[in-house]
Amino acid sequence: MTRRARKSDCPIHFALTVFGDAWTLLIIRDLMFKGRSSYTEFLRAEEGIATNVLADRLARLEEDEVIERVTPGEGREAKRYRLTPKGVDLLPVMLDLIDWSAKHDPDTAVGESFVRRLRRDRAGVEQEFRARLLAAVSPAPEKQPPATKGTPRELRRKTR
Amino acid sequence: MTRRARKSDCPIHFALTVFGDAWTLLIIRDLMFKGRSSYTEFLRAEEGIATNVLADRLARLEEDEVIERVTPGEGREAKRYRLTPKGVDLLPVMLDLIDWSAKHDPDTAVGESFVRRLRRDRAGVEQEFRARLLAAVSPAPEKQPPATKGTPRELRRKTR
DNA sequence: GATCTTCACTTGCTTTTTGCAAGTCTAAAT
DNA sequence: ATTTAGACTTGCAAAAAGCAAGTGAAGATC
Repeated sequence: MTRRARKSDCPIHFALTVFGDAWTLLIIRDLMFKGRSSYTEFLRAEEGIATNVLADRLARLEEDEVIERVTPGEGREAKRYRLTPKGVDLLPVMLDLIDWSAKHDPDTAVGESFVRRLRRDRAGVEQEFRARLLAAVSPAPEKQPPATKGTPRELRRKTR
Repeated sequence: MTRRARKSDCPIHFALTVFGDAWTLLIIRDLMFKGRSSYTEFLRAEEGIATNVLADRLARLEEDEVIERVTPGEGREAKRYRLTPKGVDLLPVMLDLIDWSAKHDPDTAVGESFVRRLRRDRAGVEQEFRARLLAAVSPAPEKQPPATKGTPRELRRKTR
């Protein structure tokens, strides 16, 4: 359907115009759980996305404001992407997908203990990830955001 | 990536091999929320899936045991599909997608009140849908107009 | 009982999107 | 000055999607 065309006002359909393909959610996964955040790191993922497709998906995700480019410090390092709050809001979806696959795919590699914790204390797991992810989002460089409470300092790391 | 190829043991990737495309989740949506369950009903959905793609997705979903064909009663009616328990287990994902789109897409048509209830009493909403969907999983279908049954009108109403 | 519909697909062909290899461009390291 | 690394782009073949038309079987209609 020229995949990105909006054809109805259905929320499911809207979501699919943003990430209804085989690759987009893998990039989000990498950003969310795998600590990958640069072009070459995404390329290194096991599934082997093609370079042109990766460039295309990154551009779309940025356009859709699910991810954003981190303006690199003056020291020469790789360009990095990060999730926006809109991107972080996909966390529940991702956790549900993990839960679903853990239940229905015998070959899925998710630790027993993680799945158990996810099912027992979903809100807690979600909150933990969310805190970590949001800590990395747009730390407005001039002002100090007051939300420091309960956030371990290790969250400061923006690279790897 | 020849979309269905399994390239890693990642749960997100597994989920994408099942429904990582622009159409599959729309079929699941139709079954889950719209009361559509036959080939022509799926075709009538606003997004306008192509006939060959629909046939292909139905076959895959059946193969993946997300949906199943309802053996038709002796009376001549249209063939119907229904969600398997594995398919019903996608309900949390779907609700999260609705929530996400309601939050981030101004044009998404989900009723205010439904979204509010979804956020306030997620477990209740989920349980309600799950019960309805699972009730439809086993029993032989009576002759019944399927489109009328059990779609909360909130899902149809537009917000804004 | 021959024709008309409806339903659920298939087939064939065009267009779009992927997949893959190679190349470009920039900046820093050697 | 030459390599190297990162982030892409380009070109082309292959796969998938889109579209129109056709098929076959069952039931309804004339």
